[in-house]
Amino acid sequence: MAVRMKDIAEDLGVSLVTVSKVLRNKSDVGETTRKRVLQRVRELNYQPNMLARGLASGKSYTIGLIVPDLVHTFFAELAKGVSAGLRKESYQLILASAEEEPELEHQEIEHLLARGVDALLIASCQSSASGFKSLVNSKVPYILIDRLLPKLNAYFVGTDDIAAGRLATEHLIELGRQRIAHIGGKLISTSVGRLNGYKQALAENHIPFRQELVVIRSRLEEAGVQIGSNAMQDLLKLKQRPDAVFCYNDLTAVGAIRCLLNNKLRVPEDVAVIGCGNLRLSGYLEVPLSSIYQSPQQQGEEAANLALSVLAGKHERRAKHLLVEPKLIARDSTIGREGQTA
Amino acid sequence: MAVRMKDIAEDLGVSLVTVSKVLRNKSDVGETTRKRVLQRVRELNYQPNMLARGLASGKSYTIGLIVPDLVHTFFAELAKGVSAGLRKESYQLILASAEEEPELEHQEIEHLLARGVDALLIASCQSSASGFKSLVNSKVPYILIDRLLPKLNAYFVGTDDIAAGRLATEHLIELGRQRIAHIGGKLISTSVGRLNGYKQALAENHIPFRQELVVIRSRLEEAGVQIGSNAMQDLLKLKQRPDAVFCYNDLTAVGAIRCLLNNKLRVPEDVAVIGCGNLRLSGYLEVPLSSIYQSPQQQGEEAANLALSVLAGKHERRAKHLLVEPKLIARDSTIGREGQTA
DNA sequence: TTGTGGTAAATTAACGTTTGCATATTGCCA
DNA sequence: TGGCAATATGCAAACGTTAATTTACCACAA
Repeated sequence: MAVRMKDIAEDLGVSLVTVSKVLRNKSDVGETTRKRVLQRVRELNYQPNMLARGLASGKSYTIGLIVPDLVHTFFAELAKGVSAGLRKESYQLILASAEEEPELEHQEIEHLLARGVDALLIASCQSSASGFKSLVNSKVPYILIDRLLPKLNAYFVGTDDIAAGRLATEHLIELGRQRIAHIGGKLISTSVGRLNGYKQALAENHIPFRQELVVIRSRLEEAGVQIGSNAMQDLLKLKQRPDAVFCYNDLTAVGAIRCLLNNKLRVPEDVAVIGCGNLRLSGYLEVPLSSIYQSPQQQGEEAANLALSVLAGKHERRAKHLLVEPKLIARDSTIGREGQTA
Repeated sequence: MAVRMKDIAEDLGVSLVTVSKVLRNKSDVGETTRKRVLQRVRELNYQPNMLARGLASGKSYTIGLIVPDLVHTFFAELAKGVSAGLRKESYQLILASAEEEPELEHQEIEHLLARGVDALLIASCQSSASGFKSLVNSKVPYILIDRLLPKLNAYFVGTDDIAAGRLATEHLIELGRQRIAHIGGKLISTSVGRLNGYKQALAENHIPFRQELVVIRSRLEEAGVQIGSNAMQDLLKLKQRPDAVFCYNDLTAVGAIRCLLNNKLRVPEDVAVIGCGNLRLSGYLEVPLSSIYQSPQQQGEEAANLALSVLAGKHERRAKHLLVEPKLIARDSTIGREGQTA
């Protein structure tokens, strides 16, 4: 049906191999033949059959990406960045969503390997490295994204979560807050990092760390608003309530703010709130939300570039971990209406 | 490197073809051989090489999806739905983003065809059907999503945009509004549909259509907030200002509300505002936003199912157009604080 | 005995590329 | 004139599957 190298070869009276060589820019083809071939290729709008090419060459010009859930804009933007990064080198993206289920993630890894991806990018929802066994054996290079698995000596691209935690907490400290709470997540590296950043910032500013000001919850990605609200409610039960909260993500922060307002507390006058992730609408909320921006799209592009350079055999030159610096976005929920711009 | 059918065949002393037949559930294999093969397949965790399978069979068990931009949560959720729909039949998803550029979309179509996708789902950013030439010639089945191209007699899955426009407008009418404005988009079918729904609702309720109350802008997807705000500003210059606005999408509505509040107008008392798309945070905005929910994830699944059933040769049984019914989500921005429920 | 039919398996040829090696064809120098 | 690079081209085998055809075997009826 589609036009093949063979057709072009026959049209031109040359061998199929010659056509193949022209298309792959091999040097041992005469200038005139090369031009004739390219001419005909253009005329027929020939596109090489990637399945055949992949089978013969062992390279599929395909990269797999597994994300926990596309509904989180972070991962959607990440995927966009990856796609953009790959396009420059005419690689293509096979996308799989693990729906936050480790078992599904494991299956998708197998499927993508069977599909012959040249490299695999994974924002893993696993907490252990057990699901990675066949991946490690396969010798297919892989890069972890956003979430680090400590047991795995893998390439990694992600936010500097410790910096994110520090940035948020220092911001609150600079505003004069002293009883700073944290609503955080469980297990995964991003939660741990942000919590550690929070602790570091407190320590450096000689503010005692108080266990009771830290509330750890799970499922903050899916049901953040509801859980954030509940967690805030718990914090308000303390004898002495916090005067600021650093929330694991923006959804959690939205829930926290809603809870505070329901309790007739003012944000930020009574309690300042900062989130993380900087959702697209965070600036237009009931109380415009301060947040930490993680440049997800840039992360995606960096991951794609890293993968491509590993494939090109340049991996020694690149560091195994690539941390993207988070940025503070201050809005009403911490600095109040005066400081606002747009 | 990876284990092949040949290895299994040699291990067991049977022919490679027998193994192949077992794996594809062909009937002409003895019960005992079948069991031995399956046993060994499990032991070695064999995964068929999909490139080879695709080359030999002409089917790649792969579906392409092209979206205009993953940053719009609509398309991200759509992609999630497609992915879920395909997983059930162990098809995989090759995702491409056209970045709202028709030329890029055209290239991606070519690439995906070269990749041997069995079917193609496209939420097109083209306004004409010219970029579809090679797709149509290729005989690869394709399904348009969300945006219909009138010239193309194609399968289509999308929102019933006329219904969406009616739903929004009727809601405003029921609330007693009489001067209902519309901030709409250009060219693409969704804009046209929503505008027509708006007109229909007005007509059926004997409210005269006034050209000056309709403002058409482009780029509402990318820069919706800014443009929505400007458009609203224009509407406020009318001698008699509108008492309600139906906006093309939620971003536009956010911009419109911001503009109204800046002008010391109350929402919804002075002007009621409704959007379309129901973003995840729309309920937590400055003024919780009424919107039309389009079930993007369901649309994705429907599209995947349609594609699979076309591939299975059941296309005669299915209608070519599958419209998903939009749902009204009423919040403060139209019904005010009284009607609110979290 | 022969033929007929059915089941279970193997043989062979594709699919459209790439890859390593072999073969022509040139130009140049001795 | 022969020989030897260097350049240009072609041949044949691979890659791991599927698909079409063939063979082998056995049971059973005529």
